This record gives sequence, C-alpha cells and structure tokens, in this order.
Amino acid sequence: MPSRKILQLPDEKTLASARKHFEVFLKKQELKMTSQRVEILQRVAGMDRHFNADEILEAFRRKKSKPSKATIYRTLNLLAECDILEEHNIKQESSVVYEFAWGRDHHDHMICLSCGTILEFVDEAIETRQDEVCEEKGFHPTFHSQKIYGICSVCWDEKGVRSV
Amino acid sequence: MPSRKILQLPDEKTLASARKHFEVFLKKQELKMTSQRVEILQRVAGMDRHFNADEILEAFRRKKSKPSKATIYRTLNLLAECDILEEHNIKQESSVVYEFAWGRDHHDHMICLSCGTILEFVDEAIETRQDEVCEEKGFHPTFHSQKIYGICSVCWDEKGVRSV
DNA sequence: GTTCGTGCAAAAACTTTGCATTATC
DNA sequence: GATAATGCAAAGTTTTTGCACGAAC
Repeated sequence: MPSRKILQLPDEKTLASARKHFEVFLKKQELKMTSQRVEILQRVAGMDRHFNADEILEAFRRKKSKPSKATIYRTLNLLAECDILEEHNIKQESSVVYEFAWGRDHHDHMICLSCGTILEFVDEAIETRQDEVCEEKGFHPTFHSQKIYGICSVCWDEKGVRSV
Repeated sequence: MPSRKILQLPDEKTLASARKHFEVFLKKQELKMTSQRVEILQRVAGMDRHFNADEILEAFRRKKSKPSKATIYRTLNLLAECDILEEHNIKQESSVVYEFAWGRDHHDHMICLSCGTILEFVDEAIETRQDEVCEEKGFHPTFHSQKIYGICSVCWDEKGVRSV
C-alpha cells in the first residue's frame, strides 16, 4: 500500500462537519444551500495548501458544469465569514489567499521571500504575551495575523540565497 | 503658546536624514532626484498616521503644480524599497497603507474592527520569541508583520461595541 | 410560489505601463 | 547631450455588482 499521503482528498469527517456548520450558518440568515456552494466547499476542503479564487476556478477545470467566477468569489466570502476559511493578505501576492481552517488549530506563518513557501508555526509564549499586551491596552482581540518574512532553510542552505 | 502638538509639520532633522538616505539610494542605482520626489518625501514625512497613495495626492490639493498619480505611485514604491516607508496590507483596506518609518522604532499594530483606529505596540518578549522560533526552524527572518484585530478600548468602553 | 442564487457581462477600485515630452546629471 | 522621470491616458488585475433567468425551500 502507498505510504504517501494523498493530499487532494478531503478528510470525510472534517468535510461533513464543515458542511453541517455551513448549513446552519446559511439557515440562520435565510440563505440557501445550493449545489455550487456544496461543490466549492468540497474543493476548498481538498486544498492542502494556501490558495486563491483562481485556483478554485481551476479546480473545476475538468467538470462540464462549473460555478461562475462570480459565484466562487461570493462563496469564498461566505465561507470566510463563517470561519471555514481563513483569509490572508500576503505581501507580494496580488490576490487574497485562503486557507481551509475548519478543524485545524490556530497557527502563524513564515513566508519565504525567495521561493514563496509558507511555513506554519505555533508558539504558546507569543500567544500568551499577545493577550497580555491587549489586556494592558484595554484592547479586545478578535483574531490576529502574524507573518514573518525571510529566507527559508531550503533556500538558505541549499540554494545559498542570502537576500532578495 | 499652544501646547497641542502640530503633527502636520515633519521633524526637520528626520526629514533631512531621510532625504540624504533617499539621495544615496537613488544614486546607487543611477536614478535621479527630482522636485516631485522631494515634494512627495516632504508630504509622507509630514503624515502622522497611516496613509495611502490617494491621501498623498490629496495633500497636494492646494498646490498649483502637483505630481501626477503615476508619479506618486512610483515614488511611494521607491520610498518603501529604501525603507523610508513601511508598507502594510490591512484587511478591510482595499489599498496599500503606508507608514513613515524613517527614524522610528519597529512596532506592531492593533487594528480596531469598529472604528479603524491603528494602535502601535512593542513587546520585547514577543520579538525575542519570534527570533527563537525562526532559529528552531532554520528560517532567516528579514522583517515581520504582526497585526491584532479586535475592538479598541474607546469602542468597547464608551460605545459598547462588542462585535462587528 | 416566493425568495434567493447564479451566470453573464459590465463596472469598480487600485495600480502599473507605454510613450512622447521635459528635467536632471 | 545622454539618460532617466514625468504626465497622460490606456491597460492590467482582482473583485464586486446589476439584472434576467433558474433553482431552492
């Protein structure tokens, strides 16, 4: 049997849970569940990396009937609104970048300026200090975005990249 | 005498130093110092808050001869390239936001989702941990961007805002 | 059957670019 | 005097929107 993880297939349990959450979210606002919304949710759940609207459109390449670009944009906005997706604004990227966040733990990002690779990290000490700093300022945090830009180990060690 | 700080006037020493730096930067690439570039530098140095390209254009409102929009965009890019300005990608802002960074210490940001106010903060513990995390991953940081989104104390305490 | 969603094309918003003229070095 | 910068308008990108038709509840 293959030992390689097949990343294109979404975890069924996670997908089912995300779909349930999406249904409740839509119903609460008297919005409707459509075949396009289901299909887009399936595609974003199958993305193992960060992606943009165009890549979702591309994921429908082989299908005879595919959602329009407008519907994809509208649906990604809904999915971000109900926290199934996380939106990222990344320097050097002209489009909004999304990440499937349902059932995944919070994490921050390191972005390689040379190859564009996005590494994830979590650090409890930083999280704690952020909360303390907010407390000190009377600021009530909802979410945060921490991005460290630099050169990843592959570019630094193997390619000898020292700057961009 | 007025005790209120007049924020629109740039600090002369800082401006002179930034201009020197800009001149050296331009010369190194065989680019030229022009009257438009000088005038735009003066305007950005006089900005006490975060701003976008359009606000710089607006700062020339009363002048008879003003740089074109294209020149403003081109110059802001140059100023960011030589670290006189810092570029920010802020969620909910459709345009690139700049901050005059010359002679100012590094800091991170808290952004109020209700009123848009940007608060600055510095925390040595967080800075140190970031470096340690990078070290652990073999990542060589160049710069970072940390933004905490939430409700500021004014909106929370005075306006009773609890969510957006 | 009513209301909401979709697809299409057009618009919007921001930024970049090509080119002839003007300014800088 | 050679080269780069400007201004203008046009084009480029990404995302949003108006509207007639079709799908969902």
